[in-house]
Amino acid sequence: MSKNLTSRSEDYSKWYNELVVKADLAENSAVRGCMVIKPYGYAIWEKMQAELDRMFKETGHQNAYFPLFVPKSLFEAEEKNAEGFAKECAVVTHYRLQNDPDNPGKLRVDPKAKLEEELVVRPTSEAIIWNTFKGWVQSYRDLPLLINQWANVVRWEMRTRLFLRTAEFLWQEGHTAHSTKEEAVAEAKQMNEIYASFAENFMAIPVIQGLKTESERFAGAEETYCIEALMQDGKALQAGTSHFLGQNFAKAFDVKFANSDGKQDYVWATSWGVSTRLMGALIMTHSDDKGLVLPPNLAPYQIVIVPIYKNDEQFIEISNQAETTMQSLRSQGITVKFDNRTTQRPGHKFAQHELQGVPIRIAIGPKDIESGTVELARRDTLTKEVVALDNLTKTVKRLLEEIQNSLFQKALDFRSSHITKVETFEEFKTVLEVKTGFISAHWDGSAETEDKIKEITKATIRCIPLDSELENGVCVFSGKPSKQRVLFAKAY
RNA sequence: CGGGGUGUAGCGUAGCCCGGUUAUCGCGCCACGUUUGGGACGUGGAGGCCGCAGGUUCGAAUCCUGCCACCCCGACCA
Repeated sequence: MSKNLTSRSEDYSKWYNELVVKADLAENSAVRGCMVIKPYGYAIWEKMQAELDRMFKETGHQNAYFPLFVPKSLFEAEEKNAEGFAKECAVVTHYRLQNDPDNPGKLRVDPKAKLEEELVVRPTSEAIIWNTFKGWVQSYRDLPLLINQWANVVRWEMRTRLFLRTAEFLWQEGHTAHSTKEEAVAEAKQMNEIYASFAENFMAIPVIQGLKTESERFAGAEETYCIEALMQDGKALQAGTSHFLGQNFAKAFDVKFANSDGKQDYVWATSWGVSTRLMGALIMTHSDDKGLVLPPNLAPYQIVIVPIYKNDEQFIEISNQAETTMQSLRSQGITVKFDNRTTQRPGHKFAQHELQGVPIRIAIGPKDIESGTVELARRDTLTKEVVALDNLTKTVKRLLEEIQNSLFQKALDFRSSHITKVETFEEFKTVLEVKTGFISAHWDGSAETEDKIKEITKATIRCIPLDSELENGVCVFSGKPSKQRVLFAKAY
């Protein structure tokens, strides 16, 4: 039996399988559609967490934590939200096991331990958080309330896929309450911009900021902002979302405040989140056939030093050199690992670090000790050069920046060449099949047209780009008038 | 839930149609030796309720029945 991390597209499955399994990031666990994040993969997630957390706090947000379980009565309070998630909820119905009289040594659910009210395992936390917010808000002086939580959520999807759609995933979810609509909308936009900046500057993944159409919108939201990225196989990936929730949740959970005129009003809300799906985006944006390629900002260690030696004496000498080099690099804020395992040969280490995407490898051997040099190898370009020890730190620092920029530029070039303007539906279908990527086309604004295009081509409207210019045209499908182009693509 | 497929060592597999010694091979693992500037080589070794239960048979990985799990295609989807 194969435990492959397969997909609908064979080409992709091969590529993904290689990367994820061999890259030592994760493997399928015995639990349906869940993933084990191995230490190396988790270290990447921690880097992402740290940077996002910093950005959230700089914009006035605070972390808190809310329960995993949501009583069904709370869950169903906001109808649209409940309806949107109802089909993918794990539900706790009992609280005790007992010895199974028919099956010695086995346990069964104690039928007497049925819960009065079922508990929904959170697929998202709006319900429990808004129920709590009710007690936190009385006056406009209590606003805005800017809360973020780092948590796991469960969505019982029919089909799961490692990183992109696991049954349980880690994420952060921000939930905010504001006294005015304008402020809430501004918050939703701001968080989307933070996501875009994080994706581009930190992860080196170019993204398009846009608005979702009504049918792609979050259940319970008035407006959904998103960042959309393009993967190397030409499919789009929603990498993050930020929702303006209007007063829907405030009304559902009765969260009112007294404004400065002493009048009661419902608060305005936002919610926003990014998840371990971003790690999927990272893999699918930068990796190559040799494994992961990590941008220096995200690498658990930016440099690995590999010693090359023939005997103990050489090993000691090279280790001393490596320690010195490591200290001087570390003093400049560069993260370094000295791979001094004596159980693996150099070639094996080279291959393994390439698989793990370490941005720069430094090899030190007897020849280098003699000439006062080291060998520098870049993961992204797979090029090598011999560098003098004297200005190593400076060279490495510059190189790390260069790698970070060059990864972004490469991904940006790929995306730019994969946004195609089309005017006819024939063109639309051809581009989708032959070239793939985003298609920029006019759309009449109706859900009906959107549905039909999806049915025929499997492409969906990824977003209405925020920066798109108004331009008169006719819908690529219906021929009805349209005022601006939207982006279509096949998506994960 | 509908359609198709697969379960043999940590992983990947041969054997199954046509039942018959001690279940095949590769990777990985362990020991020793030689090696070490791109995933080393040699020799030796460990590791299996052949998915589970029942049946047919002198004899079942192989045939039959039931069950379970997983994978792929569809509805769903951050």
